[in-house]
This record gives sequence, C-alpha cells and structure tokens, in this order.
Amino acid sequence: MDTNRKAPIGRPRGFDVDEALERAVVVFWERGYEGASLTDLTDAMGITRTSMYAAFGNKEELFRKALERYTEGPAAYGARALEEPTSEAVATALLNGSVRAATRPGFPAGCLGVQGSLAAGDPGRAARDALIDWRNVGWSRLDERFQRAVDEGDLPPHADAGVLARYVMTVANGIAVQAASGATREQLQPVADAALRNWPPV
Amino acid sequence: MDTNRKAPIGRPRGFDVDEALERAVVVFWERGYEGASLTDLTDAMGITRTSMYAAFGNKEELFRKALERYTEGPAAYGARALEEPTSEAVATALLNGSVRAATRPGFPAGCLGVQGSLAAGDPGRAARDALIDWRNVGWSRLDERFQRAVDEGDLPPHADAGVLARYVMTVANGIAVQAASGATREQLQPVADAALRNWPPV
DNA sequence: GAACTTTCGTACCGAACGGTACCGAAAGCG
DNA sequence: CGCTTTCGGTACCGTTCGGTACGAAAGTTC
Repeated sequence: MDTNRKAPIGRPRGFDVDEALERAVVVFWERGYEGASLTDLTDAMGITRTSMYAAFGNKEELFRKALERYTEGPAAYGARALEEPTSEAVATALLNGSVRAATRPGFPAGCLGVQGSLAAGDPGRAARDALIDWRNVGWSRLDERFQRAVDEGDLPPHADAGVLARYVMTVANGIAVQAASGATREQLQPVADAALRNWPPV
Repeated sequence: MDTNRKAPIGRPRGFDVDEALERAVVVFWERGYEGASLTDLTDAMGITRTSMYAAFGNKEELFRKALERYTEGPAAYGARALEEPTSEAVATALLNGSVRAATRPGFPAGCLGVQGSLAAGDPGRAARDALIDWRNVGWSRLDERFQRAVDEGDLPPHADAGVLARYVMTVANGIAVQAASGATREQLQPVADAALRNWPPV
C-alpha cells in the first residue's frame, strides 16, 4: 500500500518547501503583504516564480500558508500561554511572549499578525481580512480560557471574560506596534509588567 | 507691501486645497500608504494628477501633509489631553479619545498613525519612517508631561515617566489595531477603563 | 534504453504603478 | 487688446506588478 513513499513520479522538487516558507514568513513580516513583491519573496526563498506558483498556488495562498507557519513558529507562545493554570499566568505568558517575539534578534521587529496588513487597497483586502480573522480567533480563544477561569473560581464571578481577553489582546497588539516603532525588549517588558499589575483589572 | 494678497497672477486654483487634503487623509487612513494609488487619491480629492502634483509635490509629500492634517483634525485629542491637570486625567483623555477617534462613524476604523504604514517595501519606507517618528513624538510629549507630573508630586517620586508614557501609548496603539479588526466603541471603552484602573500602575 | 510525469528557468503577458510633457483655458497686468 | 503666468485635462513615459506559456532538465516506470 505504501509503495514509493519517498519517490513520487516526475522530477523531484529541488528545494525544501518548509524552508522556503520560513523565508517567505520573514519577507511578509518585514514588508507587509502589499510591500512584499513576488521578486522579493522568490529571491529570499531561493526559487523561481514558477516553482513558487507550483508549490503554493499564488501570492495570496502563500501568505495564508506563511501565516500558519508563523502561528506554529514565532507565535507559538500564544497557544502555549492558554495552557497555563491560572488566568494571571495565561495573561503573563501571553504578554511576555509577545514582548519576546516582537523583539527577537534576527527577526523583523513587531508581529506579522499585525503589520502584515492592517489597511490595504483592493488587491490586499483578502490578506487583510485573513489577519483580522487571525486576531479575532486569538481573542476568541483567550475569551474561552478566561470564561473557564470564571467558572473555576480563578476569576471573580462578576468578571467579564470578553473584556479581559480584549484588554490583554489590546496590550499585545500595542506591544507589536511599539516594537515596529523601534522600542526595545528592555523598554517593552516594563510595559507588559505594568499591564499585568493588579490582575484582574476588575 | 501686501499688494495682491488675494489675487496672485495667473489662473487661480480651481479647488480648495484643505478640502482636497481632507479627502486624501481618508484614503490613506483606509488603504494605507502603499494601498492608496494616485488614482484612488485624485478620484477622492476630485482633482487631476497634474493638479495634485502642482499643489502637493508628490505622493510622499501628500502623505506627510495628510498626516499633519490628521494630527490637527481627527487626532487633535492627543494635544488636548496633554493639557489636562493631572496625569490620570491626561491618560484618561488620551485613551478615551483614542477609542472615540478609532471608532468614529463616517471615518475609517483605526488610526492613520498606525495603519498608514507599519511594514512596507522600499517605495514605502519614507512613509513608514514618518509614522515611526510621529508615534515616537507622541510618546516623547507624554513622557515630558508625566515627568512634569512627577516633579509636581502628582505622580510618586519613584514613578518612571518613560514607562508610564509607553504603557499608555501601547494601549492606545492596541486600541487602534483592535478597531481596525472590527472592535466597536462599546467593546473598546471597557478596555480603556480597565487599562486606567489603579492608576498609576506602579 | 524509451515513455512518461513533474519541476525548473527563461522570457514574456497585460495591467497598474508613480510621474510628466504638452497644450489649451483662464485669470491679472500693461 | 496683447502678454504673461498659472491651472487643468489628455495622453503618454518607463518601470514594476502578479501571473503564465513553453521547452529543457531530471527523475521514475516499463
């Protein structure tokens, strides 16, 4: 049944898809969807246009796959934070992770999920909407997690999980903007600490 | 000395510069610098390309002038907030104003100073850098204001004005991102309230 | 080996980009 | 009335955009 697992017919691909995708993540992260041209992307990926189209479809799908990759890679702190035992630990892990990811040496400053495309013309609307979804899914997961904390008694019964989740996401998004403006890790960590003092901000 | 104040020689301009600039502000606000084409801009401004170039120089200078206009118009709450008597009133006015401006009906959601250009390719670098300056000037003004509050005893002597200013700017930037993601005024005002509870977050 | 399937590199497509040359039109000046 | 000066509209510039046609190259299967 599993004959030729490693040798599909036809000429084999001459590059590593995952590695090429990681290179594309960096370009989108640094220049945004509209600012990243196909030439920028394929140069960084080390492949030709035709190879990119054959492997990923088109620029829009490449962006979607790059966003998935980003979520599992540089932004994986988000999913990990949700597994912390208390709401305070969740919020702390999320904001500390956001500071670290937005100021990691060797990577663009900021967050792909924010600066990939906030405002766009017609050709970039699909990418912008994909990022809006991405951010709203993040809020939704955090909302559910905080609602669970309310049910468990970890947060006071009158706490509004939705507002708390939006508060944390707002600070995380702001940290990304600040990092894109040149703020350093040393400047942003105290901001995350300040946002987490007196948790929850009932 | 002031002869012909109102009638310079040559054919007079057939449109109102300020009104055209306000239309351009909305286009940049909605589509970002790179997403706003000259056709988008001149169509909205109701003038031709040549008139735009004669009046404003080029796309980059038009963006700079639009940003000035935005600062004096929709973002004027920032300068007003600095005149509040206490640091808490300053922070409150700034965040409440940011919520209102980012969700004003009839205008694009979010903040031109954030979504105008966060990440950009080579042709948009100048606009991106102009916005980085714009945001950093905002932080600097707030830093000075909070430092004054420390000197006046309105903030405790050990308070770090720079951190407090960055905290407020971070929340304001996050509010802008949230608004661009579709968050409503009713959803964002409680976030601003939460950020201001227990002021200052020593 | 031959036949087949897929990838890769080049060279190109039409469209849109920011920006400009040119010329007629409209005003103040003598 | 010329004359000068500036504005406004058209038509165009070279470049870059995202996307593709096509043939050569590189593998597997017979």
